[in-house]
Amino acid sequence: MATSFFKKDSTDIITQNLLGHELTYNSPKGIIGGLIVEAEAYMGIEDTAAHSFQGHRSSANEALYAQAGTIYIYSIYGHYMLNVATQKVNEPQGILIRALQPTHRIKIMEQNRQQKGVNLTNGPGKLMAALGINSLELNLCPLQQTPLDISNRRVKCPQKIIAAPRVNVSQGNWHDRPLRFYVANNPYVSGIKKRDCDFQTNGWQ
DNA sequence: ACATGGATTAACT
DNA sequence: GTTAATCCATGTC
Repeated sequence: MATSFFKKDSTDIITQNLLGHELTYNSPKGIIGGLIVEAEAYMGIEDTAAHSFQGHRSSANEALYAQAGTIYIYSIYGHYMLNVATQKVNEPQGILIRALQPTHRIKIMEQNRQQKGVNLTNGPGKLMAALGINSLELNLCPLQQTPLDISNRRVKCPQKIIAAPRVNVSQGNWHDRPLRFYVANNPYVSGIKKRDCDFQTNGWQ
């Protein structure tokens, strides 16, 4: 993806615009990936939920301070989380990619994760496991220099985008800001109820 | 964050 | 009444 996709807009707008783009990973087993159906914006030093809150900076979150399009991966409880920096150098904002609707070589992802159906990629740790990424190797790398890529344009357009508070952000002034965005009625959105899913359209136009 | 198992509630024939 | 969906508590790096 071209870095021009980022920077021109605020990170929350970029996050909404990212829904429907296709994330691909040129893995040793083949090209795998899917449509981005859920993501969260982290708005930088003002954002009480951001790793860069109040300018916090360490070797672990250095990627947030890098150029737009830089990959930021961190691990928690043995799971890996995929983020992308969205602004200019020293403007530490980013997007957490939370869920994919698989489109490429689904069987490979099923093997990587030992799961099937919506469970394959309906969470930030699950999608990384499905892709077979289980290290920090790509942290700090610009997207375009890695086997990971995001399509320049939307492959599909959401019928409707829902904005909601971020997952597991319960404290701080920003705890209830609507910075989690997802494709309404898409079955691969984390925590979505079956009764709210549209299995005909998956929420796309 | 995720997987699992058990309890509770909803849906269906 | 049976089956499915949802909710809740626990253990895990």
